[in-house]
Amino acid sequence: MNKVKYQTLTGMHDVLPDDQLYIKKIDKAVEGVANYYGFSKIETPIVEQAELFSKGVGADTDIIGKEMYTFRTKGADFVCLRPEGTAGIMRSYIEHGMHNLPQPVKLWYLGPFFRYEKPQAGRFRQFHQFGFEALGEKTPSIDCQIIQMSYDVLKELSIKNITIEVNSIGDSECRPYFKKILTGYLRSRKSSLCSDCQRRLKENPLRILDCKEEKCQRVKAGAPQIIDHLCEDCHTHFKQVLEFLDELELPYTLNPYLVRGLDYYTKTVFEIVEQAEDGQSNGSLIGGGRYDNLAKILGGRDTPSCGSAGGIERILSLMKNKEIKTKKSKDEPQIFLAQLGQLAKRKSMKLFEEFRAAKIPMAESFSKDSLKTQLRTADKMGIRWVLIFGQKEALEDFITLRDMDSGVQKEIKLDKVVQEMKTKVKK
RNA sequence: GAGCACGUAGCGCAAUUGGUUAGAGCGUUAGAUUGUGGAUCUAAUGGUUGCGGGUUCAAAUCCCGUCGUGCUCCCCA
Repeated sequence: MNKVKYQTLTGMHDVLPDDQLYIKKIDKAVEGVANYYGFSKIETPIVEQAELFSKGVGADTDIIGKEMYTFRTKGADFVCLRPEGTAGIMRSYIEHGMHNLPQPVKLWYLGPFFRYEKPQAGRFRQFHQFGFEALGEKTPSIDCQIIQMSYDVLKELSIKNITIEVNSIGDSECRPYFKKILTGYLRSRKSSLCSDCQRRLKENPLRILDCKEEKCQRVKAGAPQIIDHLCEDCHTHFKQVLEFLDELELPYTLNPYLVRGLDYYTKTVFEIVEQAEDGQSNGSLIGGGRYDNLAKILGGRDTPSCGSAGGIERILSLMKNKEIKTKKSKDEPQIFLAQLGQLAKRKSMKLFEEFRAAKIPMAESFSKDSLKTQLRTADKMGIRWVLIFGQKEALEDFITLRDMDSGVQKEIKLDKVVQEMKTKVKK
């Protein structure tokens, strides 16, 4: 055996057949919820202009310099592998003049995304997200619908102990004002902050609110909270969102420290987190919120929008940990076709195709010659009905059906076999 | 970008703490008289101990480097 020369790159991984059952289940849940709420699927390219993503981010984070997969093409375009879904969808909305459609335009997506990060729990360099986006609508009911849908997906997947954390981060009117108040407060207590937070004070003061350092926790307990400083518009918006959430009886908590780093985010932000048994949060599974400023940043007309995105790998690993069952699909064969001898093998391959035409799933092991092995294989697959097609059967145009549960066998005329098996499988 | 831990057959593990030829189990493949599964039994398959260097009479074991993995910090769209 040769040594394995090639392996997946850091942070990349193969999704092996066993995991596909989970993936499929998640995909189905997302698609089902999206369809019900009238969201249409959209696919945008994996490669986009780097600027599409960097423009709204602002300069003071690691995002642009370190965490995007950027490269120059042969034609000297500066491009990147998409790090998230929203910007591409907004680009598409603007590019295709979707403001001419009835608003909001409701879209959903699912696919791979790329961030050049050091892998750790629930963080990979290539990962998958799904998301819902409602573009061109500013009323709070849509915020709530997005939250409801996100919650529904997890519920559909039987994930327990989830709570929704919500907050409002204001808009371009009130947030700068709040930032000033907060920074003022924090600056007066600078010496009580950890060294990271002292740096954040300059670069991204809102982030101090979710610092885990104990000394910072104490400082932030007395800090001004944004919900007390929202402008009237943001305040009533948020109030209405909460009223909707109450009405829908969604399990939410207010988290005044929940923030978003980037400027285009406005008003509602939320994260759905799984509570571990010790009450600790296990990181967020789905996050989202309003991004009323993004369209303008990208050069489009004013398009208030709201959306959410969920991490498939995180949800998948949670489902595995909780041993959430995945159902065998209905296409799983219940019949196995075993063959013996050259003549029978040739005829079997033809018969197999007849079953396919009749849309009856069937398993086989044409590469094996021993009947014993084929029966063993059928058994391992948990298949009940085995059709045995040997020399004798091939010459006399019949087939032997074995019931693996009882061991009872009977002969069926070859031209009746598809019909007869159809009724067996139906039960 | 910083730190901690780990790396032995396909998989999950063992190797009396530096001592001979690195072991079972599961899996896979085949067989137990020629056309009948599950149980059992038998055999085969499978590793230059991630890679490279060093120390030593002797290295899976100690040291350095490197790659990879897990986790924490940074960052988090």
